[in-house]
Amino acid sequence: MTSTSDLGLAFLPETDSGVEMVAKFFRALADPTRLRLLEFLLAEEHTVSDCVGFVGLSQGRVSSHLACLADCGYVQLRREGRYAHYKVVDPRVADLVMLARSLAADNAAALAACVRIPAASEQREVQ
Amino acid sequence: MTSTSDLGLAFLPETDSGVEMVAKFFRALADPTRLRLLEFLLAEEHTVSDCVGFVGLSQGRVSSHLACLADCGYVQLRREGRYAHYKVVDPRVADLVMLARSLAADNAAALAACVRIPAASEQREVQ
DNA sequence: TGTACCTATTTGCTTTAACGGATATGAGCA
DNA sequence: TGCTCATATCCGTTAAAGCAAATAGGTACA
Repeated sequence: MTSTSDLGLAFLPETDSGVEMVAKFFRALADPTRLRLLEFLLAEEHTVSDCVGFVGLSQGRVSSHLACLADCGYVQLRREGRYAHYKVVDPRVADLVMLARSLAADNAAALAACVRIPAASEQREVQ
Repeated sequence: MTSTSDLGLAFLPETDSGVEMVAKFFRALADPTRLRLLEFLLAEEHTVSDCVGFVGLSQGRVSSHLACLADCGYVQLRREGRYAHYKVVDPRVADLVMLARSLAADNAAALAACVRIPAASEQREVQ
């Protein structure tokens, strides 16, 4: 709801056709860990434990990331006993990732040089 | 470079086909302001001042956002005297945004309910 | 019923990055 | 040359969201 009409800001629709929502949608892929997980699940179905082994982060964090991807509609959850299996079902997801990869690849140089959004690159300092 | 081979973390490629880069690429679209700007520039070319008027944020912030979009390859800059004109040139950008919009729309409900990534929604508190 | 296992959630901490405001750079015009 | 306007960059503050560790919730199997 985020009431903007209270102020003189009515000319800022705040939700011009759902920009906030789409940004949130993109944000799910803006994290290297979630993107790695998503690509892992593009190929085939995996359990949470599989994913933990794959990305090497804490189980709780991975579970949370997977839930986020599921909430956003990127992956689907299938429960089987005490296991939770995740995988990508919508083929458009692969298209989206592929398209982004293609665009990013064509701008690799400038992208790598962009300092305005350090964005989870230099943070992995081993010190 | 982010040397990971120093540790026993060699099994985490850190750059398995550029995940970090693609995540950074997506991060540019993960912000409502930049996404709004990008869609503004999809239609036609605009100066920084135009963009400031459009999004209603400080001039410095908008300039920074535009530079970021340019660095990431989403928009292209054309200088004309003291003016800076930005616009989208690569048609794949529109495809990417369209595809994301389509996917997000089909999951609007779950997406809106996703609390794991508050993601720039409720932040616009008016004081 | 109790125990081991898998997954989800909570808590506290730390880093990232968006913001406004101030300031610097540089083009055009008087 | 000096002034104005358009854009870019710097800085301090604040909120968002990453992480590990601890814990809670359920399922299966003895």
